[in-house]
Amino acid sequence: MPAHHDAPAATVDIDEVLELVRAHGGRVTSARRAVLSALVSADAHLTAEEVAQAVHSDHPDVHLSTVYRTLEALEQLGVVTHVHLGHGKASYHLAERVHHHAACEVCGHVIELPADLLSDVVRELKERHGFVADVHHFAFVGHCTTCLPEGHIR
Amino acid sequence: MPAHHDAPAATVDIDEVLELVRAHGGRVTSARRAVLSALVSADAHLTAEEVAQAVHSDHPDVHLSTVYRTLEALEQLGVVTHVHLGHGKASYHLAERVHHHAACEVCGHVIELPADLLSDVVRELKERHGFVADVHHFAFVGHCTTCLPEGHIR
DNA sequence: ATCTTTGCAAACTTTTTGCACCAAT
DNA sequence: ATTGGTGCAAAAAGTTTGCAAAGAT
Repeated sequence: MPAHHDAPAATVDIDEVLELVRAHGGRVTSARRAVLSALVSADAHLTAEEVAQAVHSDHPDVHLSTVYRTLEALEQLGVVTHVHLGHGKASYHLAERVHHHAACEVCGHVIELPADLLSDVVRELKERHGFVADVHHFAFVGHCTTCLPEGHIR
Repeated sequence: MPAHHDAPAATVDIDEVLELVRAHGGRVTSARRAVLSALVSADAHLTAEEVAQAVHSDHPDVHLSTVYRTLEALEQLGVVTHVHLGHGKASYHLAERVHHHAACEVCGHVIELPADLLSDVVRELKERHGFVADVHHFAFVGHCTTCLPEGHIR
């Protein structure tokens, strides 16, 4: 497992994924291509709305609901995942870039953490309780260094 | 049902809390008393709606929005906390009973886990990133023994 | 020709809010 | 008499859905 931050520069080949879509009886549309390419070229996480915005620069007519549907389709194919960084909107990213997230409740800043951060806990949950946890689905929430909770001693 | 269950039998004195409410300039109403007693006598976690239902047996006119406002007030006083067991509604419980939760995405079953389960990770987040995490705010989601994800080998 | 996707509008779910009235101090 | 709480209805916020038209195969 990689240490901290070697973002495995997009090994996702868009056409390959679209072929996968086709293989599953889906159709390759410009909306899908655009959503996919928005995710591939994004360095960070994008909300559905942000994906829509990115898509709009080239394809102004792609509706937000189409983005949602496309993201869901790609998620079913295992290409995309979403995380909840807090209470609001979900964030989407390529599934190959799994990692943990720590999101500051105040400023919204997101720290990315190694994917295996909870492997001990995951093992314990499985062994002791038979529970198979998807530990990447929710971020750690809290306060980053600059937004320390009140009353907290630096 | 749960495995290790050292539920520290309700040490919360309702009148004491109500006194605290008053001390903070709040008023003691029957709605507040009822919400509080619903939480104290609940062995499990309750959604706002479930709290409302419990309250309704004695006070049918307490509105759901009042329940929300009361829960928020009690949360501010540090008496109550809420957790997100998954995508839907939040669950509320007494703050003195902090613990972790593992919630099955399929059947909804919730396992309670020791509060210190992530203390190592919390320490690491703080030391390495200055991030103060509130690790109890989101549950672990996944699949319990009887609802194993498809394709999973037992 | 067929079957999937899309745009749009409308529904949905959970929680919050504005406001006039009511109640606790 | 104050101030804060409550019921109600309506708004928010994020996501989903029904449907007829458009598009991919």
